[in-house]
Formats: sequence, C-alpha cells, structure tokens
Amino acid sequence: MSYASIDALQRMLADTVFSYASDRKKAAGRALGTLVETVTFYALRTWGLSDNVVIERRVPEFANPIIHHNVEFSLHPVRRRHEVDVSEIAPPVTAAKIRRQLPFLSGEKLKPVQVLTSNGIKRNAAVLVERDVGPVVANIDIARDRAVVCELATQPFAIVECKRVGVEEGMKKGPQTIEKAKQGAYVARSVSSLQKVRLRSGQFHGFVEKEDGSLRTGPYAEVLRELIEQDEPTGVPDFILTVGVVSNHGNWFTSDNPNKELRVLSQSYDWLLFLTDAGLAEFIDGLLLDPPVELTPVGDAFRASYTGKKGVNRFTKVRIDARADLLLRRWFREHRRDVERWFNVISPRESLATLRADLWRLAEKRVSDQ
DNA sequence: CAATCCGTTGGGGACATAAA
DNA sequence: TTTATGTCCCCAACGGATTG
Repeated sequence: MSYASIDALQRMLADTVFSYASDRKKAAGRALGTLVETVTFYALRTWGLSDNVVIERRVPEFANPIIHHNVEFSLHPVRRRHEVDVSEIAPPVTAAKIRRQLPFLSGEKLKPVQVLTSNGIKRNAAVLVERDVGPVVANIDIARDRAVVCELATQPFAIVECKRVGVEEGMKKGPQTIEKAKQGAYVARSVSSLQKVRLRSGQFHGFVEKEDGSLRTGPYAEVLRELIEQDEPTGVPDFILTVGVVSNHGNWFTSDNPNKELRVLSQSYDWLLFLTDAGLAEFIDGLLLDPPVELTPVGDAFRASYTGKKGVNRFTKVRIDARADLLLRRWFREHRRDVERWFNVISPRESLATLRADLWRLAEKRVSDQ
C-alpha cells in the first residue's frame, strides 16, 4: 500500500488507530512526531552511536548556563564502557540490581529507574546515576542477556532535534510552524561555542574563541571542518555539532522546494535532514500497519500504545517494547541503505556518509578526554 | 494576508509517597 | 524492593483568534 501524502496517511491513522481520541487527527499528528523521533533514533543506532546517545536532556547555552534547553538526543563521549550479564536478574531490571555487578557505582545515589520492566518494556538510554562528570547510562540487550553501561561525559559533541514542520490541512500557510522553526533555530544557534555570523556578502562566517583566548574566524564551513578534524581534544571546548531532522506534515513542500520554515532551520543547524514522506510512509506501513510476519511484535507494540488508556505506551524513543526494539534494531541494520535513502540532506551540500564520519570522529577523539 | 498569540489535547519525565 | 499513584513541569501538534 502507498499513500499519496503524509496528509492521507495521517487521515487514515486518525480514522483507524486513533479513532478513540477526542481529536483524532491531532492525536495522529502527535504520534507521527513520535515516529519521526523513533526512526531517527534507530538510524543513529545503526550508525553505531548507541553508546553515545541520551534522550531529552538539558543542554546549557554556550557560556550561559543560566538558560538550558531540552534536546531530543544528545551524543556524548564514552569515558568508560562496561558490560553486565543480566541473565540471572529477575525482571524488573533496575539500577539497583545492575549495580551489584558494577563496583564503581557503590555509594552512588541511584535513580529509581527500570531498565527493563516486568511487562517487557525497555528503557532506552536509562540514566542510572547523575554525576558531576556526566551521566551513567544503561541499555539492555535482551538478545544477548546483557546490559551495556556507559559512563558518559557531561558535554555533548552533537545534538539531534526532530521536528515536523508544515501547514495544517486546508491552510495555505502555517502560522505556528514558523514559530516552532524559530524556536529550534534559537536552540541550534545558542548551544555551541562555534558562533555563526552573517557577512555583507550573505555568507556565514564562523567565530570561535580558542582555549588560549585567541579567535579563529573564517568561512563557516571551513572553521567547522577544522574543529571536527583537529586532533587535540581540548583545543576548542564546548563545540557541539547541531543536527536537525524535519518531516513534512502537509503535502506541501519537498526538500527541493524549501519554504521559509525550512530556510530558517537549514541556516541554523550545522546539518538539516529531511525525512521524506515516502520514507515515513514506508516505515509506518511496512513495519507498523502491515508488517511481514516476523515483524508483527513491532506493529502490535505500536497499536497497544494507543488505546485511550494512560501509561500503556510501549512505542516511544524512551520506552519501547523490548521485543519490538530488538526487531527494529535488526531491521534497521539489515536495511541501512534503504533507511539512508529516507533522509535527504538539505544542508550542507554533503552526503549522509560525511555526517556519519564526522559524528564518529567527534565521538572517538574525545573518548580519552579526562 | 502573513505573522503572531494562545488554548486544547496528547505524550512524557522527574520526583515523592504509600501500599503491596 | 516493587508497583501504583499523584503532582508538577515540559514539549509537540493542531487550529482558532487577533494583529498590523
């Protein structure tokens, strides 16, 4: 099955999965936003960044910690990595139970977090402990009966934000969407030590204060490249690569036909990706609504999440059915090339492979940090 | 008419408390 | 120790109302 547009898909979802809601189109739209986040999250994981990701955490503005912003995903250097055998742990798998195998956590004040609940819901990037040097994060892998526990650095090297940006059905122009775009743009432009300044030519210049107080300026792309490639880990502190992921919600623009919202975002994030209508539809139809038999637990988890009852969602970026998580990870890994085609790069004029390489380079070079 | 403001619905997280 | 519940806060999507 294929859909002419995301609008058609949203209408269909509103009439089926969300028929219980008082405003079912709104509920369907809300859920589409959750799915964009899910696709992005699993794409990051197939890129080998599972250990680095934390979800919905506060990131301070650069040199202005009075103001911070919740960001969808932030990617942090791994200071130390541990693996724990959880085969002997009876669910729920909690921070307290994991600690028994991790002496370095003794004496720490644990969060009351369940990494795996007794009804089979996995918590992605569960924060076990919050320490001055950074969070300790756990991810359980039910296929291997292991939990990977990573001590992360406080300062992220990259952030990823997901947004659906467009107009309502039947409207010619979206009123609230430009505000959302500007909010995202504000965050993107205030968290990193690398500042973006417009010159009279219309080009962007990069501006960054190095650790010794000297300034490095130059064409933005050039300075950005230099910061990513540089070898000394602490040459420029607090540099954060910013990545935005947007999707359509009206049959109204494409990545080749940008409107104002898209322009605002693409000049604000270092990278702006566009999750295509076709990609999102392929995910929803092929994995959730009409999945092959081996993926039925995925669709089941999705539908079980939207019943009108509170507290039963098992299909979000944070809490997901453990079996569905396993199948999604496998599917995304096996279909990595297809998934990468779901994303168009809006800016810069580079390939997705470059972004992946850059994220890897940033992740690795700061591992030894501290 | 675009831009802005704001209310409603839905989803979620942190944290505290109490009962099982 | 686990589970359920409640409070407070934040964010996203949608769409009506207002403004200039």
